[in-house]
Amino acid sequence: MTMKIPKAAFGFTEVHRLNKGPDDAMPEKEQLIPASEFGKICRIPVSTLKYYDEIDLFKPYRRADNGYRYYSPHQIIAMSFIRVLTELGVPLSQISELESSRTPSGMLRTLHQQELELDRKLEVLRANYSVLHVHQDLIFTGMTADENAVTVEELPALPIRMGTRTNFGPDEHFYGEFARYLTSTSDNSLVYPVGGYFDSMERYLEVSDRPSLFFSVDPSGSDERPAGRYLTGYARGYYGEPGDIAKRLALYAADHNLVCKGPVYNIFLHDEICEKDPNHYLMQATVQVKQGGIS
Amino acid sequence: MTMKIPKAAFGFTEVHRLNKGPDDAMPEKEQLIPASEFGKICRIPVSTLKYYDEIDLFKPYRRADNGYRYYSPHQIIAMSFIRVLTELGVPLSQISELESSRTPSGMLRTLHQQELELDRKLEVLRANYSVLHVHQDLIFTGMTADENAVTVEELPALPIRMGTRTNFGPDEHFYGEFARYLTSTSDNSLVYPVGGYFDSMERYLEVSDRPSLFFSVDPSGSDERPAGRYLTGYARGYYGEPGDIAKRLALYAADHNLVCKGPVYNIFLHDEICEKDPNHYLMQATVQVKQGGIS
DNA sequence: TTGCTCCTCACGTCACGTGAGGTGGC
DNA sequence: TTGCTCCTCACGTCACGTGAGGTGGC
Repeated sequence: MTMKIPKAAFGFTEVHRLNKGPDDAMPEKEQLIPASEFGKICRIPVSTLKYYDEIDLFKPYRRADNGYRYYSPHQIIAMSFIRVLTELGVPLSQISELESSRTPSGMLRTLHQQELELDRKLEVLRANYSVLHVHQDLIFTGMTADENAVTVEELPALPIRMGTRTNFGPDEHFYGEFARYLTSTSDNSLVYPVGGYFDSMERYLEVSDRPSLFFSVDPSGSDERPAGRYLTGYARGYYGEPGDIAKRLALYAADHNLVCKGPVYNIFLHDEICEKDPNHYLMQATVQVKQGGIS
Repeated sequence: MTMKIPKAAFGFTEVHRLNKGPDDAMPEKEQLIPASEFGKICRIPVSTLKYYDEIDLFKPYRRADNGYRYYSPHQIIAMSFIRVLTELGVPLSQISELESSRTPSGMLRTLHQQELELDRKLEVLRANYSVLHVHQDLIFTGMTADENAVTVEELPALPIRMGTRTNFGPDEHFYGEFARYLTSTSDNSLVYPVGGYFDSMERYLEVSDRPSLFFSVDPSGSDERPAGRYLTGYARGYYGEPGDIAKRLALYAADHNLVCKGPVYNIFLHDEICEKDPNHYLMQATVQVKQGGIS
């Protein structure tokens, strides 16, 4: 019974005390771990061990007569380490390269690099997670709203990120500037739900399908819809089709002796993500109000 | 110029206002976004769009004469949403199933499920990250240690997780119990660096290759190597081969009128992860000491 | 002899990426 | 006519998983 000496790969395969005795003696029995047992110890399926063997990442000893795979105890920690790296998303090709940095200082450098890499990945995950959260919030707001009523409510500040001002051509449709906004936002930022910003209630009444600018409902945004008393209304329709909501808001304001001040914020609470019919998206328009003089 | 109406898939493909006018009129031109432009807006490679089309996950309109792909503005947010989900690791097959929960309340439930799922994933990442960190700490400790000297140092508490007591057979080798320890630790916990615990200095002197129990250097562990004054020594060798370190520690204690109290902790600072030669692993032995009576 | 374990191909899968070779629009 | 864009196969890749069919050890 002899062992084929595997090619060095990740280095974790040195021949350790295999040829201690004379005559290429068999290694001590306790030191041989069959693949299946090794897999149990390291919690790795045997198919994975075979694959790592095949691509020369992590090689076992092979018995010459039947090709059985055996691992050494000093491969247990190494295998567990590889598993940690793969679960962290490090590609196997990079793990192979660790071989060359297999000294204390080299490994310390490599681990530090990986930490930085992981910090970036975690940041991306957190950002994506945040997008889901914003969607949840908007959907929930839409579900609990009384969409037929125009109301006056105290709203908390809503962080947003504002885009540059739009520049609609004479015949241009809503979505042209919308697409421009989406492409212009900083390179690898995620797409939060987008809303329309109108300079004033007057402007909203006039061109309610052409916002002065677009904004994202981005919780890390540096702008905000400030806290305050807001006139709030809802409408159902497709993007850029707010229907008569502007008029309804204006009517309500007039009836209740309210003066609209500042911009109108237009947010789609239910869009294609949770609504099958594009003509039935739920929009929320908000504009800050104060009590008017006695008329 | 007519459009083939795509099969419903994720629902984001309803025919919206395509057949508004008489005679199957062409949709308004501004509403058609060629695949390449759509890809830029959503930051998705065209190859991915084609793939999603192929597997019926997200289908564009197709021009009947040349098969060109066109997307509608109301697919932008949906595509971005899909991208968020895929980046969070949700398989495309699950994303397809979202179709059925495409109502406000259904989507709210689904998003909540995904959040829980993500919390689990982030927890796994954090745990793996933590393993890397422990390795870094140990490697660094080994690099900055004066490995030839025996010293007395004030050490902070080190959190660990202790295993059950070992039960070595008469002729049993170190690694048998070591493997048993690794397989017995709770099912899906990760493998932190493992150390050996000896009940007392006397026992360590006697059987320094057979710890009373094994422990992991697990920062979330509920046990600890308590803070205190420790006699500390180092040795190079393979697992279960601490060499003469026990004697050197005992000698130093006798020379300096120190009394060892409590257990000996044996930790491998440099193992197969950062050291190519298995006979050269760096081990650290620590045992708490107090000043002896005047002899 | 009977299970049980191990082996080697070979092929499948998941989510795309990458040409090769050909057509269409200004 | 000349680029440029779009198309459709077909095949590659990454990290394995899954049998099919055969051998080996107690």
